[in-house]
Amino acid sequence: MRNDIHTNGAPVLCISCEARDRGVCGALETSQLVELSKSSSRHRLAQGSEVVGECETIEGYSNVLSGVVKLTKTLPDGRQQIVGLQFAPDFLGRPFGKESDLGIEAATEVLLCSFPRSTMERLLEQCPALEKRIFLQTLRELDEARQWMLTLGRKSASEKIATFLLLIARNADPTAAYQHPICFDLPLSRSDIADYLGLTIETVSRQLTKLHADGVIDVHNRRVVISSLERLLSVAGN
Amino acid sequence: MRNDIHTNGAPVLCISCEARDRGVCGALETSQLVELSKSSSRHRLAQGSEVVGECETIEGYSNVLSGVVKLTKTLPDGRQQIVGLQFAPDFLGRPFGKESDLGIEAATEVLLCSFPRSTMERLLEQCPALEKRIFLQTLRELDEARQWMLTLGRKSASEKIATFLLLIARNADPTAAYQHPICFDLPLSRSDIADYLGLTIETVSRQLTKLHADGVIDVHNRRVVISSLERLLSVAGN
DNA sequence: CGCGGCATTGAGATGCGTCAAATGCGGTGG
DNA sequence: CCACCGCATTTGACGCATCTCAATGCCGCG
Repeated sequence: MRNDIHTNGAPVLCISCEARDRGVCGALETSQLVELSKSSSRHRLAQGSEVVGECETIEGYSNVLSGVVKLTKTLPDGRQQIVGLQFAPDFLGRPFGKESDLGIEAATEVLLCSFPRSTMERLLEQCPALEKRIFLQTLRELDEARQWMLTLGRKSASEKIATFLLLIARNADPTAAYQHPICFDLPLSRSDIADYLGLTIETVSRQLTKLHADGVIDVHNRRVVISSLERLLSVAGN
Repeated sequence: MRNDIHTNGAPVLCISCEARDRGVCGALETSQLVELSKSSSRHRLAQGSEVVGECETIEGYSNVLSGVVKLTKTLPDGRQQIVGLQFAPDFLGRPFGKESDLGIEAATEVLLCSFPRSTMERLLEQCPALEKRIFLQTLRELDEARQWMLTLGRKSASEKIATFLLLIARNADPTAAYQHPICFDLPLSRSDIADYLGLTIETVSRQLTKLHADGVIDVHNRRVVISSLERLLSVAGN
């Protein structure tokens, strides 16, 4: 492992890694980072591939380096709901064992940095700051889940779509947030969007064309251009 | 503060407190429990009273000793969604500052055991086991939120009602779970139930009478008797 | 060129919301 | 004790948003 004076000896792969400052790895000392990186490995997942099946024990922990991961719940008859989206540099994997009944799947092509369970757990014991980082992410996920419950339970289809577009716009490229008009690619298929919003694909499609007809957005396949952010905000209803 | 040899010197008020073994106080040493109890105070809240307004900084932390607390989200136009229910001995209050945009309200009469923010934060630093307890509760709340997202997004009105009744039945009196027929009082008004399920009060009422007509439950005001647990489970759809 | 997957569009059905009225129940005061 | 009131709940009639089912369009790939 190369030790570069300018990066305080951080592993090369970690030097430019987003997870190192904004993600959980930011909580680690350089020496701990070196240790973790020794047993970490990068994986590229194809769109649609399953990270871990429902109810299975997760084989390890990961950072999302790029792409979007969806967390799903499914009823016995097949109806599905996406209960969370993870973007880079989110942390994936549940501490203290006992994975909940979740499907974890790549919504786009995804790049992961994974660690074995044992290494992570050893570090967790050594390093309270790491546990706190993960705790903070969990609190954020709880906030997001509850915010989405409001959307699922109380918003109309058009409000849901607008809310979703704004969510993606914010995550797609925060630096581009002040470009006008804002444009980005949807990381989800119509079917995934429907599963996220508790709608059908037909309703999703119709609402998108309606927003287009009203001059609020442009849509072509997955490409979205927000023509009027102001009006999109007002449709979203908050 | 009385020190009783049979309880290892735990404060009298804590001796029979549910939060001491099942709640977060279970993580504390006796000496810490004594310290915490010195600055703790019990409050009785009337039904409908607000614990802390949306966006306000919570003035402290609490354990729910009895009753049900609802966590709510509200849209600018007044539409409301209940995003969580807290039963005894759940912990109330968000560590690490920055309360999320939540309304916290007593759904029934509620008994709280509250601590000032400063005491709690000092203990949190001293006692990693306490932080871990709260972390574990947060993980549980996240699971519950996501489970409820599936209910909100993908279940029909009758499935929602059945799911809700089973949820309350499990929380009302776990020891009574094997009595047949199971009976309990709903801790929520029709309006609260509607806000929890993302429905209107009329739909809630109609679905309850339909379940009654189908011989699955008996309802009179808030009293519920589950005549056929098996059928209720099958209506809930999971 | 033709096939398969994804998305759009249309027509019809329906579950749930809306609005309005009736019912029941507890509390208060005469 | 009873009459009255206010509030929560139930019930009914109707409309509409969304779902369902089906057809069509679009595009990449063999």
